[in-house]
Amino acid sequence: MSINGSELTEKNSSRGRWKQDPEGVRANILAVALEEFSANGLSGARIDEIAAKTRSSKRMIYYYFGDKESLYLKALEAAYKKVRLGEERLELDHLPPREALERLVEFTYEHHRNNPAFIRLVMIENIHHGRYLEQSEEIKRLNAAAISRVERVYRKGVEDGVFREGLTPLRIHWLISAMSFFNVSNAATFSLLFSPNLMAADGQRVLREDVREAVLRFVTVEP
Amino acid sequence: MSINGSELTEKNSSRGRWKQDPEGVRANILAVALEEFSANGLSGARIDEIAAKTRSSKRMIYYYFGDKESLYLKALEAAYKKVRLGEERLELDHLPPREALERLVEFTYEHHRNNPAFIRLVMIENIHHGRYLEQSEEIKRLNAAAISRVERVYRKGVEDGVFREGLTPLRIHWLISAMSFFNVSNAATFSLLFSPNLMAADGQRVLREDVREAVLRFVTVEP
Amino acid sequence: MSINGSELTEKNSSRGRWKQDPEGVRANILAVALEEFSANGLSGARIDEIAAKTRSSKRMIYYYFGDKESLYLKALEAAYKKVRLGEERLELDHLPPREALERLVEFTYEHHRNNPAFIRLVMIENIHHGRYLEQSEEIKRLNAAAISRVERVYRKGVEDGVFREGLTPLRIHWLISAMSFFNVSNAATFSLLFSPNLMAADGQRVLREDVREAVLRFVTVEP
Amino acid sequence: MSINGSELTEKNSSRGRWKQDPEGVRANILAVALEEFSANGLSGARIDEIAAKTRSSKRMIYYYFGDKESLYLKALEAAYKKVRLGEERLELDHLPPREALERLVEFTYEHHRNNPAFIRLVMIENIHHGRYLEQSEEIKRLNAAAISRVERVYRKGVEDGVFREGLTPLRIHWLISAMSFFNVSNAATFSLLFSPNLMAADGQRVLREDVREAVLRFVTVEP
DNA sequence: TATGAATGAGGCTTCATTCAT
DNA sequence: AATGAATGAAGCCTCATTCAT
Repeated sequence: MSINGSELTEKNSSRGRWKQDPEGVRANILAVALEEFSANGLSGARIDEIAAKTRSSKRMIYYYFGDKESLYLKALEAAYKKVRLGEERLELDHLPPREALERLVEFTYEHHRNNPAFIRLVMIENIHHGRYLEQSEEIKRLNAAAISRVERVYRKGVEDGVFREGLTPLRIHWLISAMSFFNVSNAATFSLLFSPNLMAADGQRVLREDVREAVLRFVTVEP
Repeated sequence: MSINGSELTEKNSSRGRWKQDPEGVRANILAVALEEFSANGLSGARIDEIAAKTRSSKRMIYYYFGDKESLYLKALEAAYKKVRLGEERLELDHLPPREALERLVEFTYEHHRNNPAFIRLVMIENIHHGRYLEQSEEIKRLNAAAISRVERVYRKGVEDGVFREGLTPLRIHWLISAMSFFNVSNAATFSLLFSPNLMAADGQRVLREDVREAVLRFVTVEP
Repeated sequence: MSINGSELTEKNSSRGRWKQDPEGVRANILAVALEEFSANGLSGARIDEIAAKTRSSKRMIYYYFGDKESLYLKALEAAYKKVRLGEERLELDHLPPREALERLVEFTYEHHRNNPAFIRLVMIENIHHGRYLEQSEEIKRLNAAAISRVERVYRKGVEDGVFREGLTPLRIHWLISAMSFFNVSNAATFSLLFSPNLMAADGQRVLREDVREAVLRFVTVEP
Repeated sequence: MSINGSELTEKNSSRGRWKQDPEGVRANILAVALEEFSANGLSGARIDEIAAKTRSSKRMIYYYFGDKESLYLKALEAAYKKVRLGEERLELDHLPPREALERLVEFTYEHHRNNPAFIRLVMIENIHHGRYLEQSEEIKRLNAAAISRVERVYRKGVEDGVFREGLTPLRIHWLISAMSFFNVSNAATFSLLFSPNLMAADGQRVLREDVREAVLRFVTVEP
C-alpha cells in the first residue's frame, strides 16, 4: 500500500504547492492514517504522528474527518475498497471448476500476503469487535461479491460432478479466508514459537500448495 | 478465563482480609491485567482501570511488575502457560492415528473457542510483531510439545499407511491452528460482512466438522 | 534577574490579555524556570510550581520545551546569554593595564554578586558534571570573548613592563573567577562556619579590595 | 572517600555475617549515603538506591536515621568530621611563617582536590542555603581550629616582619579556600567553557603554584 | 534488631481536541 | 480552505514513608 497516496496527489505537485486541492489533501491524510492505524492500532496511532507524515496539518485532519474514530473508520473503508477493487480483476467464470477454485485460492493467498496493512487493519477491527465496521454500510455491500464468486464456481463444480454436494459457498469462502488470513496475521508469533522457515519464501511456496490442496480435497467428491 | 484469579486468593478471604499474601496479590493483578489487555490491547488498556478491578492498588502493580509493558509480558506468559497446561491433559498416544488426529482437531477448535481472551492476546501480540513474546524464553519452551504431539500421531499414521508421506508435523499443526484461530479471531468481522450464522451455535457445529474434514482429507493417502 | 520576563510581555497586557504571543509566553516560562531551577536545582524544581508562577500553563511548557531537562538547558542558556551580554558593556581597551585589570576584577566581583541566580545555576550544573552545558554549542561560543578580553589587557601590561611574563590569560581569568564565584557560591556555609561579617556589606567591601589586591599583586613584576 | 565504610565494618566479616552490629550498619549506611548525596544532591539522591548499595535494607535507614533529611544531615556531619580529622595532622607551628603558609596552601589545595565528594556536599549544602549545616552545632565547632591555625602563622609572620599588617586570619583563610574550592567545584564547567588543560595533571601543577604565589604575594609586606 | 509488603501523594508527560485568526 | 497556538483531562510512573510480623 503506497504511502502518502502520492499517485493521487502528484497531479498538482508541478506547481510545487499543495493548497486548494481538497480531494488530494483528503486522500493523502487517508493514506497516511491507514498506515499508522495499521501499524499501531486505533489507540496506538497518534494524530500528531499522522499529521506529521501528512503533507498538510493536524488541523486539517479535524477539518476533514471530525475526530480520530471517524478517521479510523474512513481509513478502514478505504482499505476495504482498495482490496475489493483488486479482487474484481479476477475472472473465474470461463475456467473449469477445479481450475477456477485453485485460482481463487492462490489469488486469495497471495493477495492477503501482499496486503499486510489491510490484514492488520482487519485484525485491529476484530480486536474492537467490529464496532466500526458495523457503522459502514458501504463496506458490507462490497463483500457480497466475494461470496457469489465462490457460489458460481461451486455450483458448476457440483453440476459437473467434481465437487461434492452439501457444502455452501460461505463455508468454502471461510476455509480459504481462514488459512490465507492466518498466514499473514499470525506470522510473527508463529515464527517465534515454532520456526521462521514456513514464513520465509521457501516455506510460503509450500504453504500455498498446502492451502490449495486442503481446499480442493475438501470440496472434491469422495472417490 | 476466570476473573480476578479468585481461586488463588480466596484462601484467606474467610478472615476478611488478604494482605501479606504476595502470591495472591500477584495472581490477582495478573488475572485482571490479562482480561484488560485482552479486551483493550496494550495501549488501550489503562493501568488505572486494571488497578480498580484488582483487590490491591495501582502502586502494587508497579511494585510487582515494574511497568505497563512488563505487566503485559507477564500476562502474555501467564496466558500461554494456562493454555498449554490445558492441552497437556490431551492423551492421543493410545488412539489410532485418524481418531487421534480427529480428537486433536476438535480439541484445538473447542479450546480456542473457549479461550477468546487468549486468542485476543495473541492477536494483539501479532499487532506488535511479537515484540514481547520474543523476550520470553519461557513461552518458547512451552510450544515444542505441541509439535511433537502432532509428530507422534502423524508418524504412526504414515506407518499404518493411512496418512500420506511428504508432510511435516509443523505444516499439519499450522493447518489446524489456522482454522481454529481464525474462527475466533475473525468472528466479529466475518459475522458482519457475511453472516452471523456460522458463528452461532449451529454454524459452529458445522464449521467444526468442516475443519475436521478438511484436516483429515488433507493428510489422508490418495485413494 | 527580573521575574516573569515581564518586560517582554507587558506590551499587550494593556488589553488585559496576552494570548497568541508565542515569544512572550516562551520568555515568561523561561524566566520563571530560571528562578525555580536556580532555587531548587534540576530534580528539586517542580514543573507544576513553574507552571503556577507562569502566566500560561503546564501544558504550554511541554508545548514549547518538550521536557523538564530541555527546559533546564534552555534556562541555562538564557542565563549565560544574559550574563555575557552584561559583560559586553565593559570597555577596557582604552585604560592602562593596571587600571583595566582592576576594573575587570571589580566588575566581575560585583557582577557575580548581583547575579546569584546565575551563580547558583552554574553550581547546579557543576553538580551535574556539566552534562547539560555540554550539549549547548551556543554557550561555549559566548565564553571565548571573556578570555580575549583578559588577553589584551595582560599583553599590554607585559609590553609596558608592569605585568610579569610567564602567565596566561586563562590562568588570570581563573584567578578572578575563583574568588568572585566562591564569594557568592559559598556565602551560606562560610557565614555559618566562620562569621557572617565578611558576607555583609562592610565585609564585602573589604573582600572586594582583597580580591583586587590579590590579583594585582599576582600579575605585578617582582620589585 | 572509601565506599561502604568497609574499614569500619569488616571487623566481623570473619564471621561472614552482618547482623547484630548496629555501629557497623550505621557506618555502612552513612558511607553509602554520603556518596549518593554527593553524587546526586539531596532531592536527586534516592533512598532506594542508597538502600540497594547498602549491606542492610531500606527499613534500617529509617530505623536508624528517621528520614531522608536527617540522613543527609548526618552524612554532612560525617563528611566534615572526616575532613577536619585529616587536617589535624598538619603541623605548622615549628615552621617559619612563609613556609608554614606555603604548606597550608598546598595542603588545602591538594586536600580539596582529593576529596571531591566532600566538596560536592558543601556545594549542595550551599544550594540549600546552609539550611542543614545550620542545625549541626557539631560541625561549627570543628571549624574554629582552621582559623586559629591561620592566625598563629599570620601573627608570627607579622612579628617577623615578613607579612604585612592589616589583614585578618579569616580573610586569608577565605582566600585560600576560595581558590582551592573553586578549583574542584567548578572543574566541569570551566573545562567545558574554556579548556580542560588546566584541570588535567599538568595544568593542576601550574594552578597549585599560582595559588601558592597569589596567597604569598597577598600577605607579603610591600617592598 | 530486622524485614518484605504495602501505600498516598505527587511527579512528569501525552493525548485528542479546540481556539482565534 | 487553512493554520499555529493553546488546552483540560488523563496517562504512566516514582518517591519517601509506614505497616505487620
